[in-house]
Amino acid sequence: MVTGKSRRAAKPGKRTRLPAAERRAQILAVARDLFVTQGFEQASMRRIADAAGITPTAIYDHFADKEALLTAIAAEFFDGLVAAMTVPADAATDPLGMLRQLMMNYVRYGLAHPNEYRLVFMNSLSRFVPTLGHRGLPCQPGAAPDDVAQKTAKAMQTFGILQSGIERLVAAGLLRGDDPEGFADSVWAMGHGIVSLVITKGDRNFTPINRWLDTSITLLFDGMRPR
Amino acid sequence: MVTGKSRRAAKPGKRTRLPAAERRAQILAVARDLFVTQGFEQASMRRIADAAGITPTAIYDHFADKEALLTAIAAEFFDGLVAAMTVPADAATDPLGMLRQLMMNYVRYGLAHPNEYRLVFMNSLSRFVPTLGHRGLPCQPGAAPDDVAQKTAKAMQTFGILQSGIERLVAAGLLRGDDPEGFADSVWAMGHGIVSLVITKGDRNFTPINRWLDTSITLLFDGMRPR
DNA sequence: CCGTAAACTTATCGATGTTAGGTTAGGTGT
DNA sequence: ACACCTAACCTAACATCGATAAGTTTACGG
Repeated sequence: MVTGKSRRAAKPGKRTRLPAAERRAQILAVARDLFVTQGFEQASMRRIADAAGITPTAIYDHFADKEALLTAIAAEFFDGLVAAMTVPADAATDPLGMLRQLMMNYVRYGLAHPNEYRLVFMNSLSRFVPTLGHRGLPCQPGAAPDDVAQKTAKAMQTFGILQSGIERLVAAGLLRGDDPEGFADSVWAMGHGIVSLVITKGDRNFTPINRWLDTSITLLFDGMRPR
Repeated sequence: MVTGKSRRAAKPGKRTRLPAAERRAQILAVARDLFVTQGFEQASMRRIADAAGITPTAIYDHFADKEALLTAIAAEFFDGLVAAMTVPADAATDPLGMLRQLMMNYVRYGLAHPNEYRLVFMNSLSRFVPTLGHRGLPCQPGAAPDDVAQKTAKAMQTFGILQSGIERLVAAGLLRGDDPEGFADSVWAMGHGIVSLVITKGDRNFTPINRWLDTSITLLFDGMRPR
C-alpha cells in the first residue's frame, strides 16, 4: 500500500512513443492478428495491448472501445471485398462470365479471409447489420440507427455491385426479367451460404470447393436463363 | 472476517428444493429464454440463476459450464429441425414437391428459431462444428475431436435427410445425375444462406421472404432438371 | 529553456465465468 | 425416534474482462 508518490519509473526500459497515426495502425494490425488467430472474445484488450507493447488504456486514446477495433477492421475487409468484386471492364464482352467471376471472387475472398468474414457477417453480436425487428425478434438493444446505417453502407455497396450486374444481364436479354431483385438475393444467398458453411463446417466435403462453387453457379444461372 | 460458524440460516425464506431432473429442466428453460431474448453473451450465469431462483453455483451441479447449457439447447433445436424436415410419407407421390417442402421447412424452422439457429450455425465460437484446419486457419483451441463429433452428429443427420431426398429424385430420373452430392451441398448452401442472411440482415428486403424462397428453389431445381 | 499538448501509465471499478469448501434438507436404515 | 448420508444448495473468493478517472511523462514548438 505504498502511495506510489516516489515510484521512480520502475524501469520500463525506454518505451518507444509513437505518433498517433502510427500507433493506431499498429494497434489495428495487432488486433486483427489476434482476432484472426484467437477470435474476437478471446483477444482481450490486455492481450492486444501487450502485443502492441503498451498499456490497455492507451488503446482507448485511439479507439472508443473494443468494438471500434472490430469496426475498423471490418471497414478494411469491406474495402478489399469491394475491390475483389470490381472486375476489369474488358470482361464486359462476356457479361455472363463476368457475373460468374463476380460470384467466384466473392466466395474466394470470403474464404481467403474467413475470420474477418465471420466477424463481419456471422458474428453473434453482428452489430454491423440491423438485426431483425419483426417476427418477435428484438433489435439489438444498443443499436443507434445512424451508427448501424454507417456500418451497413459498405455491405450495401457490395450488394449493389451484384445487383447492377444482374440488371445488366437482364437488360442484355441473357437472364429472365421477371424478378431481377429476387435473382440478386438468391445469388447472394448462395454465395454467402457457401462461404459461411465452409467456414463453420470445414471442408468435410465431399464436393471440393471449386467444383461446389461451379455447380452452384451453373445451377443458378441455368435457372435464370430465358426459357 | 467472521468464521461463519454461527450464521443462522440468514433467513432465505424457505427456498423450494427440487429434484435434479426438474431443476435441470427448469434451468434449461430459463437459459433458453434468456439466450433468445438477450443473446448468449448477455445472459450471464448470475442472471440465469436469478431467473431460476437459485444461486449461480447451483447451476454447476447440473451443467459443466455455460457452454454445456448452449449444447443442451442446441440438441433440442436439432431435434426440432429434424422433425420439421421429416415430411409425411404421403408426399412421396410428388417427390419434387417433397424436396421443395423439405427446403421450405428448413428455412421456416430456422427463421422461426432465429436465435437458436444463430447459436448453432452462426455462433462465433461455433464449437458445434469443426472449424477448418486447412488454409492456415487454426482449429479452435479447446476442441476435443470426440466432443465435436458428438455435437456434429445431429447436424449431419439433418444434412443426411436432404441428401437422401435428392438421391431419390435422381434415381427417379427427375434430376440430373451427374453430381447428386454437389446438388445437396448447393441446396443446403442456398437454404442456409437465406436463413442466415435474413437473420443477420433483417428483412430490408426487397424480396419478401416467401417469394425469395420460392424463387431460389425454382432456380435451383430448374438448374438440376435433366436437359 | 520552458510550457503545453499528446502519449502513455497507475489504480480502480463493476461484472464476468468458475472453483473450493461449507451448509442444509430429505430420505433411508434401524 | 434417532443417526446418518447424500443430493441440493449456498457463501466467499479468484482471475480476468472491458472501461474510466486522474495522474505522469515525453516531445516539440516558442
